[in-house]
Amino acid sequence: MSPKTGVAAVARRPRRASSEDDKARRRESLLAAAKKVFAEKGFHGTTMGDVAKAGRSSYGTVYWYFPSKDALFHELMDNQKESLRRHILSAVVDSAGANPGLPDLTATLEAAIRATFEFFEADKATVKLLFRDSYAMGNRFEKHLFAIYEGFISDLSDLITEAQKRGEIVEAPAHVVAFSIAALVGQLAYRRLTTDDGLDAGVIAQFVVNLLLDGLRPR
Amino acid sequence: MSPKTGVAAVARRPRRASSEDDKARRRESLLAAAKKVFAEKGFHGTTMGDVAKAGRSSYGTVYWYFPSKDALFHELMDNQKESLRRHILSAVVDSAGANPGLPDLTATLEAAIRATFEFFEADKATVKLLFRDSYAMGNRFEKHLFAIYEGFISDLSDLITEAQKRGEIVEAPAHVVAFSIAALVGQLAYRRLTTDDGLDAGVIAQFVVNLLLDGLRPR
Amino acid sequence: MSPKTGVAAVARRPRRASSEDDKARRRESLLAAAKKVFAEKGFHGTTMGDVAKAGRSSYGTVYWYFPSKDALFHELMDNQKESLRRHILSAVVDSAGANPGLPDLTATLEAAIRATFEFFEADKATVKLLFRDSYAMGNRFEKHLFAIYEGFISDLSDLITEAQKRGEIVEAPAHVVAFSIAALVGQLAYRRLTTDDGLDAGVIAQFVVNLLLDGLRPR
Amino acid sequence: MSPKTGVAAVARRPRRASSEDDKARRRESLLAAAKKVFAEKGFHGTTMGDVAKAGRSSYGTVYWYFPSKDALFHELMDNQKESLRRHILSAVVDSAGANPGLPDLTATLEAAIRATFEFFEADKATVKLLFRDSYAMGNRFEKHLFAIYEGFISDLSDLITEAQKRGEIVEAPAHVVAFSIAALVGQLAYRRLTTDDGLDAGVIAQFVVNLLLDGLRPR
DNA sequence: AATGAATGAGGATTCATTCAT
DNA sequence: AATGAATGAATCCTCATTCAT
Repeated sequence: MSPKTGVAAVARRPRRASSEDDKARRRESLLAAAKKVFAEKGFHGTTMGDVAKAGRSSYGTVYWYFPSKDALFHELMDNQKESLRRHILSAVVDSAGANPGLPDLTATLEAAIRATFEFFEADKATVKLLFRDSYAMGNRFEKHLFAIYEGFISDLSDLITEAQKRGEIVEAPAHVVAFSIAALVGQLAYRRLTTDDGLDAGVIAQFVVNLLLDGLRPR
Repeated sequence: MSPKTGVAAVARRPRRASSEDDKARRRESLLAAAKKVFAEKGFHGTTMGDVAKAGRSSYGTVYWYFPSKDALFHELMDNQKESLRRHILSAVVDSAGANPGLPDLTATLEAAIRATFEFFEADKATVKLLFRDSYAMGNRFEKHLFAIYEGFISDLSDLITEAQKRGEIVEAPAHVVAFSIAALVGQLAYRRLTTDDGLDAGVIAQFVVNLLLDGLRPR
Repeated sequence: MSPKTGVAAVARRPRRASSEDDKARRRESLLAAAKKVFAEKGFHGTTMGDVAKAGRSSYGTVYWYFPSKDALFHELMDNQKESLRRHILSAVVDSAGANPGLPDLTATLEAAIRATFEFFEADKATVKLLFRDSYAMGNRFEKHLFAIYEGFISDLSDLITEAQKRGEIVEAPAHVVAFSIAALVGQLAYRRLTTDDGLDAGVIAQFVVNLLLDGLRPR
Repeated sequence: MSPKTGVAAVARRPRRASSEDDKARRRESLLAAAKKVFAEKGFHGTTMGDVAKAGRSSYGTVYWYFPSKDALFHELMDNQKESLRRHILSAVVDSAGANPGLPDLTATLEAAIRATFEFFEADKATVKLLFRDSYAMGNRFEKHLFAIYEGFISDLSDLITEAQKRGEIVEAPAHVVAFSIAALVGQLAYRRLTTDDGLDAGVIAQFVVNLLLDGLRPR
């Protein structure tokens, strides 16, 4: 199947490039397949055979691209986290672009929350992976998982600190504030995947923003 | 089977009772052992052999008391949930007893949150089990897990509705409010188990209460 | 529970007798229970726990009366074989009594076959045990099973030899003839347990007698 | 997957074929090994480890080719039945070829019976499997076993009906006749495996034919 | 690069039997 | 006599991983 004879060899260089593309494509496709089956059946419920089949390849091929099941999962988690982060950041930037001048805390928060909801809604598989299976990994992943979360919290922490400097947010350890926000939004968004309470994402987002900014006490 | 009345019964009852006690004790001890190893190595990382060893029994004995690994875990989860629930309720009741008159929302919330933190702190194994391994169980447990959570939320929901009637809490779907509170507190408390940020539980509890009641915006 | 004190002891002797009856009764009841469950679920599909439960006793009690599962099954088989043998013999004797004078081969055969059918029909459990589970026992029972069968064949063989002396049956090794008859009748009767072909037992019995005596060729 | 035509195909076909042959060969060899150990120790007395060892493979490999112990046994049974059927059919056809003109009932029967005896003699393992272990499987296999038997009986039934039309066999429900023949021959042939009565297969076959055609009554 | 056959350690569960009470 | 808790060897099956082709 691979071209080896005669004339074809001459054309190899350009081919090479495309073959590397092929390789990358194959890798992506395996990754996507893995994401799908992991999300469906959970990490422990998924066999490498499932991954191979979903990726229309064979055992060996999966191992050609990924050294182990753990590593495959690792990479998947990293991807998903990065993806979510980018999605949120871009939403925040857009919101800032729409409102020139000083960044508006309310608007920023709302944009971020909305983006999170969107992301969860758009790719339930992703989210289940990130939220459910990360825990499912057992101690062996704890450190890695922790790092991922901290990355998120750290992003957010910086924003919080900024806002605190501008006096828009109460004084409190920034990372606790950050974690609180992330936890609240994350859990609410996750909940929406398993429970349909008939509420519009926008309404919930609004509620969260209000809760975070002004609390539950009526004014 | 029913102890005959009269003198003989006097001698027999304690015998029976102690033997049944023995059985119950053994069961408890296995349960405790299981909790320990599950918490240590996670559900999937634990073998029934581990459980047996930790409970100083043999394979077969574990199966004499519990029909399967799943069932054992199930029961553990239910126990832990009940335990936490009781702990929180009793704290809330105590707080109400200390402040006669109308129940004070702030005090109640703070008491509940503090109780949660305490409970988590006092029995880290419990919490890891409840928070980490429940997810780890895969789809097979989803329904059961969901029921447990809903039980909690439902408790809380009633309180919320009451408070809303008294005008102490903003109008919003009670179960969303309830879930938000539970999620926030739960995640914060869980985080304390893996991350030591050097903050006192009381300080955090205070922060959460403030956040929940008045939000993050300074006033 | 066992009488031990004072007056009761005096009355022991007579009690003993009835207690031995009790014992025998209990044994019988366990045997009957075992027969039932073995027949239902097969030897390998039945646990000693099943036997105990069916006999309304406990593990230990079954072992008090029978040394092992194998032994229990052994005894059951012997019983059933004896039972069938007696049933057939008595039917043959009855038939002979009804027709005084020389024993009539046709009548005898028909009586025996009819008796076999009856027996099978009346106690399907028995038969399944004898026919199905005997095989199921594996090599370990081969010798015993063989002995049981031979007992049967040997009975029949004697009859055959007699009949041959009287010139009522062709010359052929008596035990082959005997085995042929036993096999044919046994298989046909067994088949009736699993397949309802809507045929009356009498009709089949008649058919078998005809086949055995005059063959399938029309005359 | 389909081999391209042309020169390349010439080189490729054998490669493929031999690899597929290898696979088939391995499968066959495992099947043969399984047949051997099952026949030796019975279904329940055989572990998958035994099968693996006999097939010079490892646990896992057995499961690569067969999904379960049950399935393996199933297949074995089917094979053996097919094999016996073919053997008998070919014998019958040969016999018909040797005697041109109308098929002779006597000759056909004798050929079939002889073939059965031969087959049993030639592959005792096969037969033990088919006759002993089929029963040993318990209820779970009843339906399948029944189907196998019915297949046989049905074949035979057609022949019987034909013979009846030609007036060569008495009027009686064909499937009862068929079953009777099959049972008689089967049991006799099986008996020869466990009991050596010093009789020649030919003699027995002759006896059975006579019995079936003309009965036991001397003429 | 890709395939898929092979491996074998590991795991949950069962069950005949024993034994202290 | 009876109970039923305890034992642990045995068994089927799974699955991550390796490796010859």
